[in-house]
Amino acid sequence: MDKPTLRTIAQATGLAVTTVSRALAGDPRIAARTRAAVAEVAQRLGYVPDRAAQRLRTGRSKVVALLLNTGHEYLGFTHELIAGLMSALNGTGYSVAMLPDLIDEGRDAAVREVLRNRMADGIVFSRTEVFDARVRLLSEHGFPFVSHGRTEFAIPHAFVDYDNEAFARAAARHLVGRGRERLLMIAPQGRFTFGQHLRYGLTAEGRAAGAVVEIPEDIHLDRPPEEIAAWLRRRLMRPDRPDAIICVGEVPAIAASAALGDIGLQAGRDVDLVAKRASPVFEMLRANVFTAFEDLRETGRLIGDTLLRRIAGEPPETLGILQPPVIEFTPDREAARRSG
Amino acid sequence: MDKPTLRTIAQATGLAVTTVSRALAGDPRIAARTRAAVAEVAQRLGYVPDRAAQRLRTGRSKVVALLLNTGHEYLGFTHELIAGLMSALNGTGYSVAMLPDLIDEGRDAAVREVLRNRMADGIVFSRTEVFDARVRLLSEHGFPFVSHGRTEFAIPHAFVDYDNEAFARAAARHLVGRGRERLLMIAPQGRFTFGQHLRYGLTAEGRAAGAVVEIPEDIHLDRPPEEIAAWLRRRLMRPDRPDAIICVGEVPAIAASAALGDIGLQAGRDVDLVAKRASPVFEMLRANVFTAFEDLRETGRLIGDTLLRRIAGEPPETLGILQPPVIEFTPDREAARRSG
DNA sequence: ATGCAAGTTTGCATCGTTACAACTACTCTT
DNA sequence: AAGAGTAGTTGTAACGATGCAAACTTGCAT
Repeated sequence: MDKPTLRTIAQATGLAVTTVSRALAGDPRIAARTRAAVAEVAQRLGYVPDRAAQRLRTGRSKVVALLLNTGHEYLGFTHELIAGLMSALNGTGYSVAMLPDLIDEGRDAAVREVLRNRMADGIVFSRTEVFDARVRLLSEHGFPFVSHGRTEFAIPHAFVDYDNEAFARAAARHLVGRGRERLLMIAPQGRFTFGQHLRYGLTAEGRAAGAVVEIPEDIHLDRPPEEIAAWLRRRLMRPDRPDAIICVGEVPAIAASAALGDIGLQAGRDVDLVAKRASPVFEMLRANVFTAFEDLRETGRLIGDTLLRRIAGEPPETLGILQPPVIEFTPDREAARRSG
Repeated sequence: MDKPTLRTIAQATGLAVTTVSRALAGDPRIAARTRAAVAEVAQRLGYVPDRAAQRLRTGRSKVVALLLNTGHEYLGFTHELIAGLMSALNGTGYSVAMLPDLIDEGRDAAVREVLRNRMADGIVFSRTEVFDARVRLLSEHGFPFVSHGRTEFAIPHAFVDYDNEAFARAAARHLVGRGRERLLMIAPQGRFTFGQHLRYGLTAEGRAAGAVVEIPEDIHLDRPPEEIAAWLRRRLMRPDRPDAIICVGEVPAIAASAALGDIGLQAGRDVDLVAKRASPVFEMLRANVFTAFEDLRETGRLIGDTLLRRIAGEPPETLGILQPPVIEFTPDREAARRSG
């Protein structure tokens, strides 16, 4: 009733351990008849190769490491990404291990650990920075990884990214088209590349259309929603108040919506709200927000596929995916009711 | 520039590999001076033990498997639980690996896989069922695990659970105390133990206080929020409509709030809303909902601690934790404003 | 028969670690 | 002074898989 090993099968079939190993690997040097016989016995005994032994011998762990933000995260961003990643890895024998991404201190610690003890064959991480230390380190070592988000390094590397610049441009066009002139964005921190893309896109497109664009440095997506709401209340009471708010994230959008209500302004009338959404929560809210959907499960899948190809040896030059944004801003229930 | 191994250190110190191994493990049979010397050299060379080799030799993987629901999940439930789990494991050398929890087909598949190839030393899972196949299987094998949620098996096993019955009772008392008489709960599916506890708690306490309690079987937390809202709209238009809705989850609470608004009813006046909350999102909503906070990060931490003790050999009998609920129902911003 | 290649199969070493039994050097006992 | 005891260290053999070189088969031409 012990776990069967190659030796068990070797004894059962009268073959050598090496032969069994090769047979199971489908090595063409082993006669087809032998391979079939071995496969049959292995199947019957319920043989499963020992991962630890394979890993020790080959140096490959069949594990993919995912760096996980340890801070608070309010809507189901992570879950969707992980689910997508797992579905891409499903059936490949790879599993996902999680390591903490200590975002505010030595962000490359987890990466260094993986490089040191080879606990994974590849790495995935989000919230990529413009000159991300992890990207630099991993690229230098030629270690397979996929960043969720681009960098501005000259060296190409594998990435999967949502076209945030296009999203921001579309939002600007949408709002200016509705007659808005003072655009405010609650954006990611500027250290993150996608924060830069969003800033650039909104600023360029907005100004070209003659609008004023405002993007606070200090009030960003990682601030607690209460603080965002409080800041917005103050900001909206000044005479030069924005007439449109773009929120890159669902919770800040809810905060913005609350702030508007608090000071007696109406979304859709006094101020337009635009948000990126990853869950169907907005469909339940009567917040009068225009949203564009970002499919993070699909992103996770693409990341998984890309990483597998990178691990298989494809060069990083050819492994960059820029997901086009859905440029249609769907009004939520309230907006739909109001305008139709 | 090769990775240092025990052999490297042995050569550097002139000791035998075995001695070095023992020294690093802090074995008292090795002289304190030798231990210090070895530690110093290991440190200097940047030695890190090879996990695969340790695992092959000892049979322990230093990995904890987490079964992750692959379905949709709308608010940050998973992220908080994982973050808590990781913080408990932090510094112990254990890492977390994720396996898919295929909730609607062969739920024990992932467990069987772990039992077969010993890819983890312990398992964690949520959404525990009354007679959970995974609990049965793992208990039979004496394999360390912690279930998030209890079962009704006679065999004791390690678990961490939130006292949902107490939550439901408190909610019933709170609502009846406010004069409500017809309580409706949007609950988890009855197959899950916590669904049973919630049903029982609300029914017992509500009926004892003379209220009518209604808990639909078919409209539960895993239904898409739109469907919950649609069902509630229909239900609320019937003459025997509930005057209080208890939502065990944030998204259903938002759906309920939307449904009320759709048909012109006001939360807090016509119908009271109560919800369990795990994120601060409600503080931003003007939904007039009374909430009780469930700290899932803490739950994750407790699960991690418990699992480590179970792996260390503590018997399951002594490893059950029932988290007391926060029985204070905080009104959200709107409710607070309204009531003074 | 002999040689030789192609087609199969085998033994050995190895990955890095730890368990086990054995060995050395030294002190203590009687 | 011989034997027992102890503290400290060592060598060898695993764990289960795989890479490599060598060794068997065959068949077939010489």
